[in-house]
Amino acid sequence: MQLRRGDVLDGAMAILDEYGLGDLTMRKLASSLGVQPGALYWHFPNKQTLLGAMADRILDGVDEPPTSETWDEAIAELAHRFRAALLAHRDGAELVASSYASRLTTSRARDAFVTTAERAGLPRAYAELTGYALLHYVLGHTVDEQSRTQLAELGALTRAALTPGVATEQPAETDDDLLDGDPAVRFEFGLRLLVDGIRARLETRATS
Amino acid sequence: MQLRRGDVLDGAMAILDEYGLGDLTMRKLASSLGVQPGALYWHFPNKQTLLGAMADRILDGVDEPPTSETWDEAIAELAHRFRAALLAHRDGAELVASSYASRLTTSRARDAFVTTAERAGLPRAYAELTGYALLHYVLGHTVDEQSRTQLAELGALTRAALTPGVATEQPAETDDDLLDGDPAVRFEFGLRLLVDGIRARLETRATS
DNA sequence: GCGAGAACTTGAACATCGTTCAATTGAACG
DNA sequence: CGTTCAATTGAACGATGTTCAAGTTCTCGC
Repeated sequence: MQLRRGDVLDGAMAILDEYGLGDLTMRKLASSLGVQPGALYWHFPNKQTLLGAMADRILDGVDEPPTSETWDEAIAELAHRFRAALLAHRDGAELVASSYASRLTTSRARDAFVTTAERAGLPRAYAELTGYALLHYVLGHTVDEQSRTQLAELGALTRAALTPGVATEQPAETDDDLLDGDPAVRFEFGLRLLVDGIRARLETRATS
Repeated sequence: MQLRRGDVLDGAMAILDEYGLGDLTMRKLASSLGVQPGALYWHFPNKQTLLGAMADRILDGVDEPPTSETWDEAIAELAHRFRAALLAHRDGAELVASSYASRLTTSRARDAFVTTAERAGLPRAYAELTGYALLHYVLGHTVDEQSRTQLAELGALTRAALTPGVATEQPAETDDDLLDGDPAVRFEFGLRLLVDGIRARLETRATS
């Protein structure tokens, strides 16, 4: 029973979800697949390539055309889809950000933004710039959001370990609120800022 | 002649600028300081802490109050200052982003944005959200920008190595323009998008 | 069904990394 | 001069990504 490239990818995603990016090791991956580490290098030339394939899988489908009617809702839909894809896997945002530069999938995701912005009425050049801005914001926000929630979970765990016997109660908005408020609210606000900025761009263009 | 904490930091910054984050190794740092690797651990408990101190140094001064008169110029000033600080050192953006979550300096930088947004007329809660959005955009953009330029330099170098004898000429906007256009223009566009979004927020608030 | 070639795996090693720690040096001070 | 404490040494430990000749296992045409 031999391994296929897809099996390696599946195993890698499983380790990512369960133990996180820091514990995703070629050796751990190999042993979880019941195989020697060297075997992995037949399917992937190196770890970086494997991480890139994982990033592509995480982002699979985010660039499909939005279903919303209006352009602003369409942009919001794309942005939410992108964020949701990153949050769907542990360390997903960090993983995508790390192998972002040379990736094809992210540029397809940006293209989805660009065509939507063009459909809104922006000239091609502006639409491209808008695509970059949206992608940069979503990625920047989500990397931060995910690292914060994981840091908070870690803190909650160690705090629970230090004071055992106390049920995990909801602090009801007290404690160290490093993250002030719902991350989803933060995300939404910044997104609307950008959308409103695009709207302003459209209007100045229309009146000039 | 013994080492001081500051000397270690200086040496680390020198290696960062000359060889990049990937080659910043405790061993290389030690040997560049004429010292054994273990000696570094008297000054810094671990590498992560050292990287954090480096990030703080890179961001030193970015949170000083802006000198611009109007609020929109003040925000742009802060954003440009932030980006310039990240670009001033090789892999500066990546380094700051990696040790971003638990850092104090970045939150002070965000505060600078927040107070400026408040001064523009936004209520405190909105100003905070605006601060996050601006920071996320600037960081997301600059990490991308820096990794692209370095990827391009690498490509140019290997291309020059493959076709020697040809002087390093300016391709005058041809070749593989993965980065379409000036990164500074891209940055400026997204920034104005956000500023216009803030302005829209101010107006709806004023008319309601 | 069988033999050959391709696809895949093993097992062991290499170089490098961050980190630890008892032993040792260096300098400052009474 | 001797003591005290800051600083460094030297050597090791465990872990990582990666390589590669030698094996094994599959596939497919004859």
